[in-house]
Order: sequence, then structure tokens, then C-alpha cells
Amino acid sequence: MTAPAPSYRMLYNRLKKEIVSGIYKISDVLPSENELTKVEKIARSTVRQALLQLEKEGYIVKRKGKGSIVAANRRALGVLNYQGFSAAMNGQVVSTLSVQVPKVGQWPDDFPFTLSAVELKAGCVSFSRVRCLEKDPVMLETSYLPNLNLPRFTRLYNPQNSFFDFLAQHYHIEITGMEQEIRAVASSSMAAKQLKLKKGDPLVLIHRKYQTNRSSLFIYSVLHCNTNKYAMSNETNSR
Amino acid sequence: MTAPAPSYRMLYNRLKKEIVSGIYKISDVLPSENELTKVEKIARSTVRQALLQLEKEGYIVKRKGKGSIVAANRRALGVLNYQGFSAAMNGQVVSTLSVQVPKVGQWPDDFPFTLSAVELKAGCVSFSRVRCLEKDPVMLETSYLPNLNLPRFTRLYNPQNSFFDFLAQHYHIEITGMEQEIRAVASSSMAAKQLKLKKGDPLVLIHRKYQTNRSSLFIYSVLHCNTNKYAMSNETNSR
DNA sequence: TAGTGGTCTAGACCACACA
DNA sequence: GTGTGGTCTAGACCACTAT
Repeated sequence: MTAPAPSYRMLYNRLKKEIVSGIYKISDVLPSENELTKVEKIARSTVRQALLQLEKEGYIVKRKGKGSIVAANRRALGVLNYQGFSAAMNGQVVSTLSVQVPKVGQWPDDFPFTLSAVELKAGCVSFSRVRCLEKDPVMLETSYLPNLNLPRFTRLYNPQNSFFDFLAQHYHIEITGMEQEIRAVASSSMAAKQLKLKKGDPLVLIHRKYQTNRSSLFIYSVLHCNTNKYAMSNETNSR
Repeated sequence: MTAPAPSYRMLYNRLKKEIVSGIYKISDVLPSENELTKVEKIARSTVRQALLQLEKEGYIVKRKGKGSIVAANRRALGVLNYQGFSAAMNGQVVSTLSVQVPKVGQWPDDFPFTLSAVELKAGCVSFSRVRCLEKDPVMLETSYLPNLNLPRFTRLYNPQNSFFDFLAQHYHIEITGMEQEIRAVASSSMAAKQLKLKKGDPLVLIHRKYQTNRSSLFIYSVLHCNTNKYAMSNETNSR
């Protein structure tokens, strides 16, 4: 059903795992491109494709003459992550609280994305979590996905664990892209409560739509972010 | 002094210019990779490097079996752009107001980035502009750069025009990367006035540091964004 | 001087879109 | 079937970093 992962993707996954799990630590240097070329028995441009993806997502920075240096281990795909991860990494205090366990229901009436007829008919599985950095709640995340070809999801998934890792292990679903919209809003009483803010305090509100390797499966997230203490940051490079 | 641009970069610049200037319009299909390979007399992977950069910045989307399709013409490098560009593009109502013309002075005391001794000593050139979409002010942008090897900048540069284009044409300075921090804040009276908001309304505040092809030259921007009508958006893809 | 990442070539086979 | 972008190979020369 799902296509076999291309080899650059497999190398990317392996390296990402080794960074996140701490086998490579911050400021460590990854094996060089030539080294990986030899060991993995793949062409250098394929190695570079994997490293470019890791760089794009902020796991490594590449320095000419030096190598690929581990930067931080992000949780989020793509663009926005929490600044201050190095501090968080020293203290290791990153935690996740479950606010609403996965439940099956209808899509919200005010759902901020347009849904296909198939998605609408399938109904919706949703769950909410609060992410904390150094015990400060910084993000309230509600995730939505269509109730479609995901047997036993609500029973098997524990929101304390990585959602994307779970999807990969149980259903061979991989995230291949994302689009998002970012706004500043006054916090609702619900969000304010979870993030320990006063109602009306400014929040960054992010709507995300993730693409996956199942071409018609999309995953949606709504994020409320308290940026008082930790800003969101990212980096892009052209060459 | 400045190195000659690599050929993928030259193709990237040419295509970007042709998209921004309207030679290619939204939903037009660019010449195929094979076509560009022939015409430009460069290898396909070099063509792909240029197109990948355009895709990363949102100028095009690539579709297997179809081609590279023009998406929108962004003003900003990299990550965040204003949603609703298609609407803006139909009406063509994108305008820039000069709030503060370029002036030489000291760096602000509360400057949000750490500066090198050289930058500090050189002093600072700054200017402010308001960007409007459909006559709605959506962004107040203040740009800062060190007063260093940029002869006659304050006399020559007109803030109505593209800053990056000006840097490229007069000094051969190209933007090669960017990092940014994003926060939600309550608007100051100054920002509220320029963006036609009430003081205290939520704003997206962005601090940006741009890298250039001059290895020790950085350009800084502080953006206040009104996201009531137009959200900021972006897209990332892994494959 | 040796090793690194950056750029580039000239091919190849594949899955997908479309007529 | 033809053309598209996606993946991949096996080389090459360069600029930069470190010793």
C-alpha cells in the first residue's frame, strides 16, 4: 500500500533518531558525507539530500571545511520550534500533559481548514495536549485526523508519546510536508487557563495541515503558543 | 571582493525576477527541468537546485508529471509571507509607505540582537516602512544595518523600492539566509497607530537577522504584523 | 596537506499526469 | 506513449578548515 521509503529518507530517519535519542549530542559532528557515502553504500548526492533535510528542520548546521554539526533536537517538523532548546536540553525538562485523550466525533463546526467529502463523512479523531518547557506551559496543541483506515487508534495511542512516531510505527505513515497559518490573537479563557495566562493576553495561534505519504491523508493541528518566555524561531539558508 | 554567483543561483535569480515581474503569472508552468537543462546548458541537478530554492521560498510548487507551477510572488525571503496574495495579485494593491527615511545613528539600547564590536563601532543605519495589502496596513517594518562599506546609502536608497534589490544592484549584496524569532505581543501605541489598531491589540512581532554573501555583514529587521485580516503562512516539503 | 562541505556534470530508471 | 518531476549513481573540481 504505502511505497517503500527512498534511501535518502531512510538515512534521514536514522540520523534524526540518533540525534533525538542522544547518540549524537549537541555540537557533535556527524560522520562526513564521504564517510556516510562509503558506509551506507549510496551516492554522495543521496547522502546530501538526507543531510539537507536535517538542516532544513534545524537538527544540524553544515559548515564548509568542518562538517555537519548537531544543533538541537526539535520535536516539530519543519519551521517553527521553541527557542531556548539548549537550555531545555541541559535541564532536560520538556514534558507533555494530556488535556483531552483521543476521541471520535464530528469535525468542529468552525474547523479552520476545508475538508474533502471523504474526510467529512469519515468523521474526526481529536486530542489535546499541553507542552511544557522547564515546567512552563508554552503550547496547547489540538490535533485532528480523519477516522479512516486507522484501526484501534483511540485505544492504542497514548498522547504522552510522540504522535508522529506512533503513526510511523503502527501505520507506516510519514509526514512529508506541512503548511501553516500564523496569527496573533487574544487568548480565550480555555487557552488562558491551560497556558497559565490571563484571558485576553496575546497568543500566537497556528493552524497546520500536514501532508503524509498517504496521498489523501492529512493531519491537522491547532496550536496556541505562549511566547512570553520562549519565542518561536527558525532559520533558513540558501547556500 | 564578492565571489561570482554559482550558476544555480543565477538561474534562481533570473526565474525569480521573471516571476516577480509578471513574465510568468500565477498558475503558469515554468519550462521543464529538461528544457532548462538544454537551454541553460547546465546539468539537470543544477537546474533542480535553483527550482528547489524557489519552491522553498514559495514562488513555485512542483507537481510530479505536471511541472513547476508559479504560486505567488513573495516579497520576503524564506518563511513567512502574507496569505491572500492571490487576492492581492488580482487587485494588484500592494503598497509601501515610508514612515522613517534612512538615517545614521547609534544602535537602539534595547536592540534585540547581540552585535559584534565592529558593528557596534560602525553605528547603525535604520529606516521604517508600512506595508499595505488592499489598502490595509498589515506590517510595520524597521530595518537596521551597520554603517559599514555602504557608500552613499542614505542618499541613494528610496524606501519605496525593494531594499534587497537595491543592495544587489548597488553593492552586489545578496541575502543568503535568515533566522527569526516570533512572538505575540500587545501592540504599542506607535505600532497601533501605524497599523490602525487599538493600543494593546495582539500583534505578531518578528525579529529577523539576515545573512548575506559578505560573511560578516548582517541585516536586521523588526516586524510588527497585523494578522486580523491576513494571516501569515508558509509551506515546507520533504519530498 | 588532508579532509570537509559546495558546486557541478552526464547520465539512468521510476511513478505520475495527460492526451 | 510522451513528458514531467523524483530518486539515484559515480565521478569531478573548488573553497574552506584544521594540523
